[in-house]
Amino acid sequence: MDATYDPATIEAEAQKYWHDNRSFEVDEKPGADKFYCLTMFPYPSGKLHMGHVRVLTISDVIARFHRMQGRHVLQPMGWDAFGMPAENAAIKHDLAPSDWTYANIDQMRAQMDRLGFAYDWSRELTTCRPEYYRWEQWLFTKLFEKGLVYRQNSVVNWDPVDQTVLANEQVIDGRGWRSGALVERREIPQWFMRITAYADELLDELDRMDGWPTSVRTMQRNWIGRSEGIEISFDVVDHDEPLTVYTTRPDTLYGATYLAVAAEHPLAVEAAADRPELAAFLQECQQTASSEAVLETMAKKGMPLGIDVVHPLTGERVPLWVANFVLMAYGTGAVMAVPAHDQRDWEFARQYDLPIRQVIEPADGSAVDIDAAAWTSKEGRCINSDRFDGLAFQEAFDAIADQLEADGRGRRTINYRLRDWGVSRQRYWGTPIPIIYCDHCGAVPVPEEDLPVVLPEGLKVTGAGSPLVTHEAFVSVPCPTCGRPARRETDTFDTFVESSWYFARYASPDADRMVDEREAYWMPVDQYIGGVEHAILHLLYARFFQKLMRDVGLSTVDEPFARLLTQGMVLKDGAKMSKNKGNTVDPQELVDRYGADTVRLFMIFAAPPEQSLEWSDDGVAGSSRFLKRLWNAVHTHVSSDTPVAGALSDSGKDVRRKTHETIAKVGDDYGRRMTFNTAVAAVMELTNAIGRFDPATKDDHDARQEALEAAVLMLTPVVPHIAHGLWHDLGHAEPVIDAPWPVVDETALERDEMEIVLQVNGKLRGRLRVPTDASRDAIIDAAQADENVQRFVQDQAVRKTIYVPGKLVNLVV
RNA sequence: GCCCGGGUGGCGGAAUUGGUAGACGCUGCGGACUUAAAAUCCGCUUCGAGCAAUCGAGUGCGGGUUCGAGUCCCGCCCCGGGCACCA
Repeated sequence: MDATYDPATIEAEAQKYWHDNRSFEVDEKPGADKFYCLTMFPYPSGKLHMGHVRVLTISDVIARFHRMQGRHVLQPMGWDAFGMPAENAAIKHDLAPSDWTYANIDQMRAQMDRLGFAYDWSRELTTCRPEYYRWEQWLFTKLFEKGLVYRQNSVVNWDPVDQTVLANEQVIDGRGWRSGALVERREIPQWFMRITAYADELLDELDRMDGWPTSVRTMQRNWIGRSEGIEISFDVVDHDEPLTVYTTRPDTLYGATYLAVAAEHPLAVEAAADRPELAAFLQECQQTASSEAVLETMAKKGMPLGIDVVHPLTGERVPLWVANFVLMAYGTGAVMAVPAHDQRDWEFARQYDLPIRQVIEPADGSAVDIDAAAWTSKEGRCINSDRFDGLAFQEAFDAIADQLEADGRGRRTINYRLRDWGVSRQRYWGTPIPIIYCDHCGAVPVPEEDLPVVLPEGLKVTGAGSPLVTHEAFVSVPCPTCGRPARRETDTFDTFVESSWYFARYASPDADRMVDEREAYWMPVDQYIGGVEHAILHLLYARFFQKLMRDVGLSTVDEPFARLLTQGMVLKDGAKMSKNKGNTVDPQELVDRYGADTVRLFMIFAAPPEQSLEWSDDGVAGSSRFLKRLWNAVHTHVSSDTPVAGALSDSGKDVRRKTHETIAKVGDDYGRRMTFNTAVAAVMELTNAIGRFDPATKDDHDARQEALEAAVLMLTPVVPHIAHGLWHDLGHAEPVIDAPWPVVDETALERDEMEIVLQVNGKLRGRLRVPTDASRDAIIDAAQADENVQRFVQDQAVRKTIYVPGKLVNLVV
C-alpha cells in the first residue's frame, strides 16, 4: 500500500474494475429483494453543474447503501432531451437542436462516469429518440379513443412582434424577452389530457403515501383543491341565458352586491360593442401575461357593464362588472362578489364604491368592523339573510342549497382547482403530437402502424414560430381515414409528457411495447430523488401517467414512487448557483484537483439532503484532508507490527464501543433518517478515536482492524473509490461493493458508568458519574449531595423531584 | 396575492420522542516540527463577567404552555421554492 493518498490513481483503478466487471448491470433475479433507486433524469444543458452533482451523489449513496444491505439494486440513468434551451442554443450558435443535445449528453455522461456513479448504462434512455417517444404517441392515440384527450381553446402569451407564443419564462415585466413587445393574451386551440378525471384518486391516495414528505403531499392536496360548493344561476336582465357562478360560501349569498366576468366573456364583449371606453378596457385586459402569479399581484381593475343580474333569493337587481382578475379559462368565467366576507371583493368594492353588506356575524357575539376589512371566518351565523338569520355555516349552506335546488336555480357541486393538462406546445424541439387534420374527417389520430411520427431533425430555428409549420414534407400527408390530402398537427408535446413515464420504460428499455412484463418486476420505484421544485407539476403528471398506463392494461401499479426524497439547492453566497448570477463553481475543476471522492464527500457532509447547501471552497479542502487522514490511519495500521498476544485494554474496549455505537447510528442515519451528513460526522468521530488509539496487545490490534474495516464499509456509499482501495489494503480479496454491511455487537456497547445531568429549577448545576445499575434513590441522594446543587437549593424545600432514567435529575424548589 | 418550506456561534451545520444548545467540519488564534515556508500534528475558539471554581445571557421578533422549550401553541418579521409554457 502506498504511503500517500493519490485519488487519480485509485479512482481510475476502481472505475476500471466496475466497468470491466459490469458491476452495476442488473437483470430480473427471481426472489431477490429488488430495490429500484431513481434520480430525476437531467435535462442535457451542457456540462454538469453542482446541483446535478448533489442530487446524483445523494441517489448514488442510497443505491450503494442498499446494495450493501443485500438488496438487488437497479439505478438507471437517461436524458430528458427535448425542450426549449436546445432551441435557444440553436438560435444563438446557428446549429441544430439535436447536435447540441447529443453533444451535451456525451459530455455529461463522461462526467458522471468520472464521478463514479453506479449506473446500469445498458438501460440508458434519451427522450428525443423516436424509439422512446413513439410510445407516448401511441398512448396518446389510445387516450384519444377513450375520450381522455380533447382539443379546446386556451390562453397563451402572444408576442405580436415575433409572431410567436412565449413561455412564461420568456415574458419579463409583461414584455417579450427578445422583441421587448407588450405581451398579449391570445386564445388558440390546444390539446388537453383529462387529468381531472383522476382528481379524486390522485387526492385520496396522498393520504396513504407515507413514503413522501408531508409538505409535498400537502402541496399536491392544495393544488388539486377539492371543494364542496354550489353552482348558482343568476338571471340576466333582458337576456335568455342565465349567468352561472360557483361558490363555496352560499351562506354569504345575501351579501352578494355585484358579479364580475372575465374580459373575454360573451356578456362583456356584447356590452362593449357600442361603448368604446369599455372596448378599450377589454383590450387592456388582454395586454397581460397569463401566469397566475402575475394576475394575483397586479392592480385589480374593473368596469360596470351596464347589465344587471337578478339575485336568486331576493329578486333584487345586482350590477354586473368586468374585472381583470377573472379568467375565462377557470370555471365559468364569472364570479359572485361578497365584499363583506371576502378580502379581494372587499378591496374591489372599496375602490369602486360598491355596497358592502354584512350578512355574517361572529358566533360568540363579538363585534367586527366591516369598514376595516372583510370578515372571512366561517365561525359565524347569518344576519340580514331573511329567514336564514341565525344559522351557522353548515346549516346555512344546506338550507340555502336546498332552497336554490328546489327553485331550479342552484346545484350542489364538487369543484377542483386542478385543471386539465394542456400538452400542446407551439415549438419544434419536442415530440410531434400524432394527429392529422382532414377537412372531411376532422382530427384523426395517426394509426398505430404509422407510428412513430418522426420529428425531422436538423431544421433551422429562428425564434419566430416553429420551423415544422413551413416544412411541407412533414405537414402534408394523406388523411389516414379517407386518403384525401390532409395536414399534420405541428404542435409538439409539453416535455413533461416524456418525463411522466420514463421511470417505467427503464424496466424494459428495449421492449417493442410501451413497457413489457419486466415492468412488473421493477415497479414501483422504491426511492425517487429530485428537486423540490418538482413537488407539484412533474410528480403529479407522473402519478397521472402511471394510472393511465394501468388503465390501458400495461401495469398493475397505482403509484409510481413509493418513497420520495426532495433535495435542496446548491447555493453560493446565499443565492442559487446560476450562470445569470455568475456564482457557479465547475465540478470538473474540483474533480481534477481533489478527485471524485472529495467532491462527493463534501456534497454529502455539508448539509442534510433536504436542505439547501452553502458552497464552501474551504469545506472541500477539509473533506480532502479527512480522506488523507483515513488513508494514513489504514496505512499506519497495516504497516505496523502485530503486538504480542494479550487481552483488550480499557482504551481498546472504548474503541470497540465507539465502533459499534457508530455502526448503530450510521445504519439508522442512512436507512431510516436519510441524514447522510450526520452519518459521515459519526464516522469522522470514529476515525479520530482510531487515530488517538495506540494498540498495546494483539486484541487491541484486532480492535483497530475491526474499527478501520467498519469505517471503510460505512463510508463506501459516499466515497466508493478510496473504499475500494482501502478494503483491499485491509486484507480483503472480494470488492467492497459486495461486502456485507457491518453488524452491531451488543456486548461491545455495554458500559459500567453513566453520566447524569443535575438541574435545579430546570437549570444545569452539575453532572454526576454513577454506576449503570445505580438505583433511582441512590442517584437522587447523590444529586442532592452535590456541592453546586446545594448552593442553589440551600434551605429551600424541594417541592418536586424529576428523574429521567439515565439522563437527568431536576430538583424543583 | 395564494400554497409549501426555512431562520441556531465568525461560517456550514448537530441536538432523532419536550430533557446537557453548539457534535462533526471550516475559519481564526496560539504552539510543535522546519534555516524558512507549505504540509502535518497538538491546544483554544457562542457572547459577557471572573485568576479560577463558576455565574449571567443566548436558537429571527413578541407573547404563552411546562419542573424543563431550538423542539409544542398564538401573533408577527425576513429568506427560499412553486403557481399550470423553465426543467
